[in-house]
Amino acid sequence: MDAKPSRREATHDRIVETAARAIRRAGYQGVGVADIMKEAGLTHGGFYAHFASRNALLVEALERAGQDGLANMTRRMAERQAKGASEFRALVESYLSDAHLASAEHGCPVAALCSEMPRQAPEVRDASALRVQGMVQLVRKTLPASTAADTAMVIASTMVGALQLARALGDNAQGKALLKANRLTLLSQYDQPD
Amino acid sequence: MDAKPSRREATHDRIVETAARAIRRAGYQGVGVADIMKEAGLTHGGFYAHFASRNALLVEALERAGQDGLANMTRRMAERQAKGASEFRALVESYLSDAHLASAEHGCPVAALCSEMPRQAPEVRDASALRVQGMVQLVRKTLPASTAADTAMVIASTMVGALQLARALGDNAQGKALLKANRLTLLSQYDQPD
DNA sequence: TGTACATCAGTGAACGCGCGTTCACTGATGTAC
DNA sequence: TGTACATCAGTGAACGCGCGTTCACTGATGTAC
Repeated sequence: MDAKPSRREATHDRIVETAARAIRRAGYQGVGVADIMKEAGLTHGGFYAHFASRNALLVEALERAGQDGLANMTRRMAERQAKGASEFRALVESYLSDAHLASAEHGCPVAALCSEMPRQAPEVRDASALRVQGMVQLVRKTLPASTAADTAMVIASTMVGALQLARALGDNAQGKALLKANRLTLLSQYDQPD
Repeated sequence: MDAKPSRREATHDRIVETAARAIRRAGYQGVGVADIMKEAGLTHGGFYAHFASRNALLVEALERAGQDGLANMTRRMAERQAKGASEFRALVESYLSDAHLASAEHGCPVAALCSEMPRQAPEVRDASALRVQGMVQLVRKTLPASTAADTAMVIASTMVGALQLARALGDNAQGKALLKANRLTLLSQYDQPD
């Protein structure tokens, strides 16, 4: 978009990108201003020249995490669609993949942060609710236009729940088995072979 | 069980009960030693006469939260079964109820804590994984014995995901609509009218 | 039943530490002439 | 093209505060005689 980002804009961008990874790795509450600034190669004193508050950063970081997670998901889906998978199959296999289980830091922020969302300050809550809606819409886009609106909500719930439960069980045989069960069941229920 | 709990045992129990509510309300990370002790009517200095560490309390609190959540769920299910609902229908309608949406503090600890679980110390992670398994088994018990093992995992994923997404959307029309969509879909797919 | 004493649950001050936030300052960038 | 100066991004010390944990002490409980 913007041709030449100023030094200030480039720094701001780097902080947000760092925070977008950090919140998915450590949670909203696991991330501090000083941590983020240090990881971005800066001292913490300069933070408030870029953001009004820690919560303002969380809002920007969540939006960025949503963009990043969606971009990674789209890329993995494209690989599967190139091999002949339907868009829906590509989504389910990508979202419920062992790779996504292992790499929360680059994955879906809803799965990484869901149970913390209701406890945030209003501005962060609102941004979080938008991410949830985005997730439902992402699912909806992969379903036939005739599908009931409820179906996308149920599939989104299942995918987010499955990824979280699998991560809680661990990146091991148990977690992978739960993931696989969800993958196979969703595909057998909703993927029309055409 | 125990006829006469000592004063010490009664206090220990009160702290654990307080913490079991607090972790579901505020999350693992939203709860401090001093908070809990104060809420239990004590000063924080006495904490380490009861627990080796904050994490040791979290482990006990999670187990207690599991017992409490299950007891509340069982009570609500019994009311519905008394009106003729199947055990599975009673579970789905109770777990995905507007009441459960609004009262995380007395509800399922898995839904309240799921995305924080992978980030805890090993002892807390292990206790958390046990709660997830308990959730799957709770679902499994309500299904016909012939049902595939995978099915309980998928239904558990859907229920936990749905409750969390609904809470992230808010205790409002949006959250309730998502909850209802999941309730109706799960019942139409898995509740055999017998 | 009543006193003397040991036990022990709970108190409250203190520890080192890291948090979010503020601010006077530095030193590099970029414009004016 | 070269110097003088204004702008401004980033530094680092400091603020008040709350965290998890420790510990010397208090005062109530309960046992011994």
